[in-house]
Amino acid sequence: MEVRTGDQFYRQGRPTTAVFPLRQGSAKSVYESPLGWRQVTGFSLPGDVLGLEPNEAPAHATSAIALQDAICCVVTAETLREHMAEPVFRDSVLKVMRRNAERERMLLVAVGSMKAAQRLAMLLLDLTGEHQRRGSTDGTLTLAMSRTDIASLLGLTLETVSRLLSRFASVGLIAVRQRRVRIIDKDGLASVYADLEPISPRAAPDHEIGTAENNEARLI
Amino acid sequence: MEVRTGDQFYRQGRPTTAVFPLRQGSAKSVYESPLGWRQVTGFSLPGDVLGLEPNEAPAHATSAIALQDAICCVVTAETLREHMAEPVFRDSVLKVMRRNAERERMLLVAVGSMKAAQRLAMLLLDLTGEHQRRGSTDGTLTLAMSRTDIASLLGLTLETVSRLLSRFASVGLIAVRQRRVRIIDKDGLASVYADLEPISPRAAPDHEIGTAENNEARLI
DNA sequence: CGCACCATTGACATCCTTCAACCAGGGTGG
DNA sequence: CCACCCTGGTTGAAGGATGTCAATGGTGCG
Repeated sequence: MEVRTGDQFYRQGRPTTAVFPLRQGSAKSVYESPLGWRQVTGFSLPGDVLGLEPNEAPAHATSAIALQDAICCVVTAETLREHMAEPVFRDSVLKVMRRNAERERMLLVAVGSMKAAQRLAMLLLDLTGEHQRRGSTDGTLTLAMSRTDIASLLGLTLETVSRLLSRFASVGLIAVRQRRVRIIDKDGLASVYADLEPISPRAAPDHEIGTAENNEARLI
Repeated sequence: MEVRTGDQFYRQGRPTTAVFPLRQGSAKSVYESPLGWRQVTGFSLPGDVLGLEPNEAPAHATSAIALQDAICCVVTAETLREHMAEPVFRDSVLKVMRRNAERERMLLVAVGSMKAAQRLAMLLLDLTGEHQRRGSTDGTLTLAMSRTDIASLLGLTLETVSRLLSRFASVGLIAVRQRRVRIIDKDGLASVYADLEPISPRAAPDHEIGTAENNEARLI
């Protein structure tokens, strides 16, 4: 099945008639609370399975929206149920679900008790991890999602995300240009994530900033 | 099975050998992230089932700790699995799991995009709801958890929680004394939750504060 | 009684949001 | 082809909400 940028794979609250293994493109999951608050709860890449609800939920807990033109399979609930009889298939499906649950739990902790820089570093590390797992070797990745989406996921504002990316860049951790990000210092990011070194704007002397600018011009 | 205050029903990461329907007392679920960040992810009351993991997880995703001396049943994974064959039982178990999942999702949105006052109002409303569901008619409830636990759940500090409770009290929404809370204006709390009326410290004239103090002395 | 522990309150620091202006790229129509 | 615009992104200044540090107070328990 083909889905255009911005279109929905499924809607929150609608009955789960099928799940959608993602082949190409990417998607975000959005949860809308009863009061109308909306929040991005995750991003999905090829290989993920959209709409896989735990607990055999009869309805989708979130909406899934394509961030790019995407291609996915469609596995009806019925055939899914049939295949769940096969142990191998069953195990891999459960594994995906658990992974998602784990991710959401980490997100909760991140949003609940980490600072903005840590959260963003975490996201970048997670994304590069997924990227590498999909076979890419270089440290360059293209964010499919907007700053607004990132901000929503992390419980921040888009301005904060933007500023933080700039700051990471100015300190030489990454290079940013639009939605292209190159990871320069993964360990550095990791220590920001672990809050080992607070990233202060004035941490980098002027000449350092110059270096970072060179990086940016050169690398992206 | 009896569990003393502070003792654990089960530990995060340990294999799920059983689930624990809670009969008496209360408990908190605590998640510890790989980096050592710890966060309360929920409170449980009699009637809840502790340790019920979705996705047939082989290990507990959180630790459960008794907030008071508690009594619970012990249902081994095996007997649970057997009973899951019965449709009625099965449905009610799945319902509990979905309810938990829904709660956690609302928490994520709350922590990610609502202000402190809203989050706390939400918690209070949730707790009174659960309280009433268990048959109590009056608006008085006793919090089994410390301010620190509440703060952790809501992604705040204990000081903020304390201040906010005082503020709610000074505005006449509730009466607080230690861990006893009396809900005075449920609708008011609801509108705080919905962010309809920002609770400013100076919103209440002096005589109002006097009234609130009377309430406190009288009601708790 | 005195010791922990939890809770409250104040003063201050800081992080983040808010408001606002500006900028860049990508598409569209003239 | 270029001017235009429109969305998304960046950046600055200011203020507010929350965190932090610290002192005080209350409660229950040994």
